[in-house]
Amino acid sequence: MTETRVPIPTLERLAIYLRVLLDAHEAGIQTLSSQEMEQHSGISAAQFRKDLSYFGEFGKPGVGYSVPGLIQCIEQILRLDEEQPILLVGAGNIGSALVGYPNFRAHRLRIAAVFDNNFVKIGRPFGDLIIEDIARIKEVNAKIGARLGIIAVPAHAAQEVANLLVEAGVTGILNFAPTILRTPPHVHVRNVSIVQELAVLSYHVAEETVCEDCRGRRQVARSAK
Amino acid sequence: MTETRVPIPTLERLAIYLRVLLDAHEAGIQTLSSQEMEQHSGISAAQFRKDLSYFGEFGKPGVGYSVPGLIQCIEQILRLDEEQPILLVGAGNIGSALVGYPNFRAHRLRIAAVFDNNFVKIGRPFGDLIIEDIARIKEVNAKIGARLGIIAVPAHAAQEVANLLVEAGVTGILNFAPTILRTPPHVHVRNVSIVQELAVLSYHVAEETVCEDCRGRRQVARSAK
DNA sequence: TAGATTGTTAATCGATTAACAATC
DNA sequence: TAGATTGTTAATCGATTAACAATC
Repeated sequence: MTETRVPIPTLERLAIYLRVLLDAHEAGIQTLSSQEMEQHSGISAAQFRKDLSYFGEFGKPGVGYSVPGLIQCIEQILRLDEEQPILLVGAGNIGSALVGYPNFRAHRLRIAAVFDNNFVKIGRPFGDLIIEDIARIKEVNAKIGARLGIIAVPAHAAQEVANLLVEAGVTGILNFAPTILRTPPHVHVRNVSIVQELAVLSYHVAEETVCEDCRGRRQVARSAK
Repeated sequence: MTETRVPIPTLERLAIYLRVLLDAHEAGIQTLSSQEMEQHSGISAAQFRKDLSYFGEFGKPGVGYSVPGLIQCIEQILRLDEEQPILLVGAGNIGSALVGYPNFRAHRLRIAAVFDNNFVKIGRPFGDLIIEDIARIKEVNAKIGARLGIIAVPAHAAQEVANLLVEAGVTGILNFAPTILRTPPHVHVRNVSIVQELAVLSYHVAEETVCEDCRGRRQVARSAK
């Protein structure tokens, strides 16, 4: 147990750094300082260096970081250096958006199979996949070996789907259903809740309307258009 | 400035509490203790009480919280007590999933207009709306008066869309595009990044594979299926 | 009244920020 | 060498947890 636990916020930022680096790489930039990363990512230079320090030393004092070098390192850390197959459960609206999502490829994320329980949908094409019977998920994943799963089904079905995913060998679940999932301790769950996000914004937007000392700033912003 | 700033995590949890309360209400439950909230939400009883304490006193010692009463209070806090119109920009896959999203109604969130810049799409139906020209966004929102906007366009167009939303009077933006948006200080932005979520899971899933002291737990979990 | 549960205060924990010696 | 920028340590900040007096 010599390893210090890496904070979750650090991992989240790692994905942001990677995006900035990929953009920089595309633009032909060879080297980036933590200062420049701050400008492009909005995350402080100190935070950036601190985050990287959990994993090793990647920069040269006086110079900065090699863009291609750091890309490779972060990809390795996040295991995005080789293709990650993903099981998608739910061939509805959200599932549809996900199979068509163009940003996956650049990160070697690939939806390798889609499942649903609706016999009308099973067998139909979905993106470049065929919708499979959720009952066959364990069998199918025996071949694929995916560790990641996405739940894009209605809330009332989400827990059962989670159980099936875990049984099929998945240990990381991205959950779009508005429910708290109960999973064994070795399974990691992350929830995406659009309503929650909008609720937080809704609070702030209302605050803004009321809050006295914001008025000055709002004026500035209005005239700044 | 007598108000203590409410932590963002508290606001995020408020939306979770609300969901649990709505479920409880549906089940005909009249009263809930912080203990019971812990069981249903996975958030500690102490955290729940602390979170509420930022906004006032809502419970009865020895009894707990009135379910309908607390629903109303949290809805008021998050401004979900009256309909919140939302502008959606981007009539692609993600936009399509959003206009069809069934969970909005229960929280009085309503997508009031959809915009795109693709002249092939403009004028076509989209859910029960008609896709409008992004160039007309300010004009359209003069009638609607939405403060919330959703960006569901490719990364390269996101910043321009953000500018237009702000110009149209939006002060809260939910951004699905993988870019950091630059906005005036009175505008609140929240980012939804599927790739980021999957990257964090990918890291943990790989950890699990390597990590020595996890083995015991994995065995347990395997046999627990 | 006795038992239960709240709201709040103080203690703990963890993450962010700032500063600086080491180094290219 | 001098200037720039790293990696890391210590200080600060903020959020979570635990405990308990107040109260139904």
